[in-house]
Formats: sequence, C-alpha cells, structure tokens
Amino acid sequence: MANTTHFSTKDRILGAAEELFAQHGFAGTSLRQVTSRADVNIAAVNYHFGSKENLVNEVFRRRMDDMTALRLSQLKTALEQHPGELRPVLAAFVEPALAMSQDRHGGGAFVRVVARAYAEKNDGLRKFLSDHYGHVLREFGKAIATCVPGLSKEELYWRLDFLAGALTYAMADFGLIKRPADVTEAAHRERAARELIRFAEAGIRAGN
Amino acid sequence: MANTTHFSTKDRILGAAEELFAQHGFAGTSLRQVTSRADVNIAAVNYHFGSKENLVNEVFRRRMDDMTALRLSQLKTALEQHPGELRPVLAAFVEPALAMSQDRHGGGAFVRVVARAYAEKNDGLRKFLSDHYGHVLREFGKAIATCVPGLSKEELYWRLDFLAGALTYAMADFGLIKRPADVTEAAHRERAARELIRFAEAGIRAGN
DNA sequence: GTCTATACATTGATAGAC
DNA sequence: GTCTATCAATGTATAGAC
Repeated sequence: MANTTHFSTKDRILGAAEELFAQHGFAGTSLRQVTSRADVNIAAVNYHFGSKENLVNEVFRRRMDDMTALRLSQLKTALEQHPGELRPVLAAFVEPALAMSQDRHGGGAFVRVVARAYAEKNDGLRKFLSDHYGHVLREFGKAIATCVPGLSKEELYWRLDFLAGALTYAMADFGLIKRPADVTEAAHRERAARELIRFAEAGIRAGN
Repeated sequence: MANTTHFSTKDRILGAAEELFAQHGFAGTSLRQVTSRADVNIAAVNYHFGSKENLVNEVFRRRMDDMTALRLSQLKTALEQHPGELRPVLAAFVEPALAMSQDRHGGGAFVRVVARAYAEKNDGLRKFLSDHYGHVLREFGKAIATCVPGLSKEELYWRLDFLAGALTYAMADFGLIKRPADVTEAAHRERAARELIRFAEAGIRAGN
C-alpha cells in the first residue's frame, strides 16, 4: 500500500504542512504551497482547520502527544528498573525524539518542526506548548533531582534548558555537523542521541 | 543624544529590521513593518539593500563581525594567559555573545536574530554564515582539542555543536527558564553564561 | 543620490454553486 | 465535503520626481 493514497484530505494536509513547515518555517509556508503538495483545493484547509494558526497547532498535537507518551513511559520504566541512575532518565528524554524521527510516515520532519516552534516564539504556539506539555519537563526535573541530590532547583532548570536546546539543534540538523554520505540518516541520529546523553550527563553532574 | 535621530536611513532600516527579525523571524517580518518602524518609505529598503534577502545578510554582517572579532581576540588572550585550560576557551566562545546582548544600541535583539538564523536553515543565509564565520568554529575546535587531548575529532565536533545549540537557546530566551521580575536582563544573561560554561566544560570533558 | 508614488503578485480567508 | 471565484490586505519591486 503506497503512502500517497487512502489518506483523508485532512491527513494529507497535515502531512504536507508538516514537511513544509519543517523546511520553510510557519510564516514562510503559504497555505497554497500546502494544498498544492497535498493535492487538495485551497479552500479545504480553511474548511478542515478554520485558520492557518489552528493548522499549525494541529500539526503539533498529532505527533507531540505520541512523543510525550513515549517519554513518560520510558521515564517510568527507567525509574522502576534503574532507580537513582541518571543516564536512563536522560535517555528517556532524548531517545523518543530520536524515535519520532525514524521513518514512520514523515515523523522525521516533525523534529525539525519542533525546533521551528522554539524559534518562532512570538505567537500563541509557545503558550500552547507550555500549557499542554510543560508538565513533562517538570516530571523530568523531579526525576533528575533525585539522581543528582546536590543540585539546586535553579541549576537544575538551567541545565535542563541547555539539554533541550542542544537536543533540538542536534535533531533538527541545525548544527555544523554534516552527516557523511556513507552514514544513514537513522545511524546519524542514533549517534547524536548517544553523544548527547553522555554530554548532558556530565554537564548535569558538573560540580564546582 | 537620543537614539531616534541623527541616524541615516540605512542604519534606521537595519535597526528596525534587527528588532523585528528577532521578534517575528525573517519570513514573518514584512518590509512594510520595517519601513514603518524605521519611519522611512517602503521603497527605501529596496534602494539601499536591493532585496529583502540582502537586507537579512546585512543585518547579520553588521554585528557578526564584531562578535567574531571579540571571540577570536578573547580566545587569543585565553591561550596566552591560561594555556591548556579549557574554561577560558569556553568563556571566549560564550561571553562575547553575552556582551553583544548588553545595552549598546539594540545588540540584545541580535542574539535572538542569530538563533533565528540557525532555525531558518533553508535559504542562502546558512551558507553565508558558514562561508564567512566557519573558521571561528574551527579555531575553537583546535583550541579545545589541545585542552582535552583524549577527545576524538568527531566527538569534539558533536560537543561543540551541543554547546552552540545550548548557547543559542539560552541567549535567545527560547528555553523554559523565565527571567524573574526582580532580576535584570543583564544579570540574567550573565547567569546564563556562567551556568553554560560550567555545564559545557563538564560535558566536553565527559569520559566513558 | 534619495525618497514618493505606484504597479503587480501573492497572501489568508470567504461565499456560494455543486 | 469539495470546488470555483473572488475579496481585502499585504507582500516585493520598479519608475520616475525631486
């Protein structure tokens, strides 16, 4: 079954929007580009989503819920099976972002869309994200705090922020590291996750 | 001398563009917004800069050259006065970004513009940055390598990437850390720099 | 050399036929 | 639920007055 057919108009719009948002940003993507790629009429987007801003939010919700669920369940497992260990907690934060980016119909674009979301901090999107997914960060904050008792609450949040920034950049390929031609995209991202977890573990534990 | 007068049309456009780009991104900022804020005619931007894309590049060049010079000179000092020490090298990378964000006519917006630049990776801007400022990263890479001999070239570049990502986020206030009302913007950024340097030092030294 | 007026394309969104 | 036609607003770029 090819992936170009048997998708509803709504899903085709979401998919096309996701890819274009990842590539050109939100403001930089026109609804006409979206509907053209999705092979639907220009009016369909307003019929199904009401407005461009709402389409942006829906593009998020569709995958963000999955990623959040993945993170929280992996965190739960980590806390149960490796209590007091920092690395599994960090892995629970980083690896789901990696998983999202693997193959399954277009999730790869999504991690880049997330990075956009951070950058386009103006409109209601950031509030939308903070309102709906802020609790995830707090969960991880608590988990990390128990693994690294000496850390003040302030320091903890700074470091979580650094981790989130580094993760976003690495996953979005915003950085300077260019994937060598002989390394697959999947292997490259896997490497990124591994390196980042080590880097962040040391950073979060940093004393002095 | 107020800062609204005695500036050329060209400089007023650059200043207005910088602030608006920081706030709304490149695609999200219209030339009409720019010229309106700069209090010049809509056509002036095309007269002075030729196109919007070129205006974007010029907004960069104006401050990026300063920041690059600052970084390289501070790096030189660090290598001379504290040879073999990692932290002064990292400070030379991080602190100039902080310095740019202090007061002096609107540089604060610039660090946010830099973050935008990373995110808007599509057009010629990334190539422009890589072509003109890529050597800075290589300089720092070399300096770090001498401080942390065990590091492979690949690991080094991954970690530099993480540092750049975290720096960009922290300086652009993209993260979750919200500045408390009783802390000045300057103090907040200073704290960010200090925390990041410690975090990155540990991360870059990470073994295992 | 500098700016004003304006042309022209494209945007997001809506109305109404089918 | 989907389309065509079209709107007002806003985008970029140019021609020509000063």
